[in-house]
Parts: sequence; C-alpha cells; structure tokens
Amino acid sequence: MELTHRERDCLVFIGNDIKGGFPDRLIDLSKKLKVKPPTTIQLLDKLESKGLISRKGGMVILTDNGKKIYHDVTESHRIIEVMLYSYGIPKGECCEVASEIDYVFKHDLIERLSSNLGNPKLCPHGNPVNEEL
Amino acid sequence: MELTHRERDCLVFIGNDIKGGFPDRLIDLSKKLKVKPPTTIQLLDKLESKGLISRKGGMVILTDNGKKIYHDVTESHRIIEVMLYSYGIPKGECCEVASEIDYVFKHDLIERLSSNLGNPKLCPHGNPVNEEL
DNA sequence: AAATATATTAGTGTAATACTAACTCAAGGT
DNA sequence: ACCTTGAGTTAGTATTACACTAATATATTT
Repeated sequence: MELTHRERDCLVFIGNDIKGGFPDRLIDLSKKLKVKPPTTIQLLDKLESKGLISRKGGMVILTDNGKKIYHDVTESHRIIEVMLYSYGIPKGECCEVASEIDYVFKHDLIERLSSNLGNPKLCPHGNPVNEEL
Repeated sequence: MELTHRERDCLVFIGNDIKGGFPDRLIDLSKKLKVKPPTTIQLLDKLESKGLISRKGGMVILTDNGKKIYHDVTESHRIIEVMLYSYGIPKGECCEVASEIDYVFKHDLIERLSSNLGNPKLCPHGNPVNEEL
C-alpha cells in the first residue's frame, strides 16, 4: 500500500488516538495535522477509498487493513529511530527524521534492518516497535 | 537549499557526469532521468533559478553553489549507504533507498552521523564520501 | 541544401496539498 | 419556539511538482 506523506500523517494520528480508547473526530485530526477541516476531509476520502478507514457521524476508525498499514508504518518509524539512535542522534531528531521517511521504506527491508538491530522491542522513547491495536 | 526529489536527481546526474570531463547535454540528462526533454528543461529552469546550474548551447554545468549542494547530497547519500550497509542491507538496496531520502536530511545531522560512523572515506561501492568536483 | 538531431516554447493534464465560502445539522440556552 | 454555536461537509479555487504532446528553432552532418 502506497501512502502519500500526509495520508501517512493522518493514518498515524488516527491509530495513535485509537489507543486512547476513543476514535478521533474530524476537528481533532485537523488540529493535529494543522490544517482546516476540508483538507482533512480530502485526506479521509483518500484513505477511505484505499480501504484503510471507515467513518460514521464524524468519527473515524481504522479498518483491519488500516490497522495493518498503521502497524507497518509504526514499526518502520521505530526501527528507523533505533537505527539513528544507535549512531548518536538524539531521540527527538530521530523521531523527526523518521516521520519524514518511514512511509517510504519497504516492509521487508525494515524486517531485515530490525533483525540486524537485534529485533528491538522498544523505540528510543520506549514505545513498542510492534504496536497492537 | 531545498530541493525536490527530481531536482535532486537531475543535480546528481549533472555532477556525476561532470566528473567524466564533459558537461551533460539535455538529451543525456533526459535519458538518465527517463523523461522527455521538455520535462528536463523545466527541471533545469528550476535549478537555474535557484542558482545551482548555468547553461550554454544545451550544455549544463554546476555553479559553485551547485557544486556545494551536489557535494552535500552526495555526502548525505553515501553516509546513509554506510549506515544501512552496517546493518546488513546489500549495497544495491542501500543505494536505492538512499536515493529516495538523501536530499531530505539536514547537513549537520549527516555530519554527526558520519562522525559516529567513524568518518568513513568511502561508501559501500567504494566511492568517496567527499566528492571534489 | 536537405536531412537529422537537439533544444526550446507553449500548452495541457494529473496528483498532492491547502485554502475560502457557503450550506447542513444537531445540541443547548434563553 | 428561536437563536447561536460547533461540527461536518460540499463546491470551487490555487499552488507546486511532475510529466506529456505538438510545434518551432537551431545546429550539425552528409
């Protein structure tokens, strides 16, 4: 599944917030993405057409497929963080950089990286590499 | 200096070819970029407006500024290759992935990475990290 | 000079990203 | 009952990156 950068951001916010127990609302997502609601709707339309989310009354949840992609992007993000951190980049910067590039990496490459990094369970911030939703 | 992905590709091809002794022609660049000449011209117009190249009779050379950016992108590319290679990714894939992301990294982060990688002089292919034009 | 190759210009099209303006609809307050 | 507010949505516009075709200009080569 190919994602654009902003689709990636949007999907990640949705996944992160679902961990809090409640689905995100359009308004919340818009604030997090720092865009106006119509822009968010465009993104959600795109994610919906890709079968990654479903919507009801302004609430957004991930489909099974969306959860899988969220998992993959998150794993990618955190493995990249671990790699950068291993070469002395501060946590904050690891995260910033990882957010720019995580959605580009093919999953099988991330798996090989992970294995050669010793299959880390946590990212430098202490978040699980394998996020279960 | 911010580059788009394709501007990056174009600049790198120009820099690589200048090492061969002759500046690139539009046609050569178009073939390498796998686009039609008008698309290349657009890219060259953009690079020229950013002060990175100058043109004459269809030939393209890098300005001093262009050489600097070429150097930085190349260094970035090769440091990323070294990092990925250190975690067991095959050379070819290191290069592929690095090409997708090298132009995004800030130079000072690359310098810190380089230092923590032991200031490598060569990339996994044996090309110099610090390319003098 | 004619043919060929190369360079360029003008115009078009798509995708990603973002916006404003206007409309709908539901919930609350008075 | 009416009005306001907040949220969601639709429609339309704009910009940037990227790519194309068609047509024109220029240069080289035979």
